[in-house]
This record gives sequence, structure tokens and C-alpha cells, in this order.
Amino acid sequence: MENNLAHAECPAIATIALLGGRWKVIILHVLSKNARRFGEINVRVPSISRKVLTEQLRELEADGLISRKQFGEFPLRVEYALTKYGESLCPLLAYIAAWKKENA
Amino acid sequence: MENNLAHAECPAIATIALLGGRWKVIILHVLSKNARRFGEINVRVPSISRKVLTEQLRELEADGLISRKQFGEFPLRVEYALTKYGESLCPLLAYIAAWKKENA
DNA sequence: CGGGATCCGGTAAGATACTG
DNA sequence: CAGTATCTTACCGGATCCCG
Repeated sequence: MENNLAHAECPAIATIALLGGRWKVIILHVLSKNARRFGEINVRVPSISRKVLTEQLRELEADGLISRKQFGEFPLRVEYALTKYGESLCPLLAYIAAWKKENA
Repeated sequence: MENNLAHAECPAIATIALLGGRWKVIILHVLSKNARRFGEINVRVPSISRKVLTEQLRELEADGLISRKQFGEFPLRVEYALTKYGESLCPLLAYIAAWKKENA
């Protein structure tokens, strides 16, 4: 992640790093259909702990791929959604999935 | 990696896992131009230790993405090259790199 | 409900020295 | 040259408890 030379001559790696967290692709996939609340995401990705889910969401937010909207209600309500940037990733993921099928 | 439900509904993640090792994309990128010897790869990816490089190469080989050819010479000579399967990954990497440029 | 704080164990990664 | 062995460190992910 700190090898700038390699980054320069191989831009793909930065993108892979963006998706590097083992759960991020799944999370993005879940959000690609609808904006979701924390608990909804957690239900759809059962084997992830809340802590890790929180961390991954924060990183995705920091990378500008998702947005976080908190409502001042009670019970608390937080909704996550793809940003434009995050949406632009969807065809890429579809492309990747297609490659997988062709080369299964 | 053990969430089969998620895998089933999101095939892309398996591919990402294939490239998951932080160095694999770089290594594949290096090999995409030419078959390379161990030392040559090491020179082109300086910040990786020999140990980790070895591990990553073994995993890439186990996944069928690269081939390893050992010559019985001295000094020892080992050459790594992309397999057909590995080559099929190149357009995908190019696509990823292109996405990166468009969304920089 | 949606997290944050903390501790803890496993594994990945780095450094170094050695080998066929 | 192309690794292997060993040790140490860094980080990731899980469990639990706590907070607003």
C-alpha cells in the first residue's frame, strides 16, 4: 500500500485496495439495491460482527463510496447508501462477476 | 471467505478474493509483460520481502493464475509466467485501471 | 437501535540468517 | 539464485460490555 512506484505503473491495485476489506464488496452489493439501515446490512451479512461492519462502513465512507445519514430519532436510525462514486463501481463489479462466470 | 450465502448472491467477491493478497495484482501486472524470474519480480516489486513474495507466488500458482518452471541449471533458475487463466484476467485488470482513471 | 471502547487471540507480514 | 527457517511485530476480526 506504500509502494508508490508500483501504484504508478499499476493503477488497478489502488482500486483493489479500495475493495480490499473482505466484506466491502458484499456490503456494496447489498447497498446497490437499496439504501439500508445498519441492522438491515447486518442481517444480510450475518457472519460479520458489528464492530467490523462499523469499521468497514467507516472506511467505505472515508473513501467516498457510501454516504451515512443519521436521523435524530428514537430509536436511533442510520441509513447507508451508495454515493454517485459508489454507484459508478457497480458496472465494474458486474464485469468482475461476469468474468468469474466465464472462467468458472 | 466462509459466507456461502454472500458468495452465492455476489460472485464478484470470489474474484476479489483471488486478487486479495495485497501484492497479487502487482505481480500479475509485472508478469503480464513477460515471464520473469524470481529475482526479476523482486526487483520490480522492491518493498516486498522474499518470503512474502514466495508465499504470494505459491498462492497464485495454487489458484492456477501463474505457472512455475524450474530449470535444473546452476545458478538456479525459476521462471514464472501467466497461465491462460491468468491471461484472461488482464482485460479485467485493464478495465479496473480504466475505471480508476475515469473516477480519479 | 446503532454504534464506541476495550481486550484478546490468530494470522499476515517483516527482518535476518541459512541452504541446495 | 531461489528459496526456507525462525523469530518478532503489526494488524485484523471476534467477544463483551458500555453509551446516547
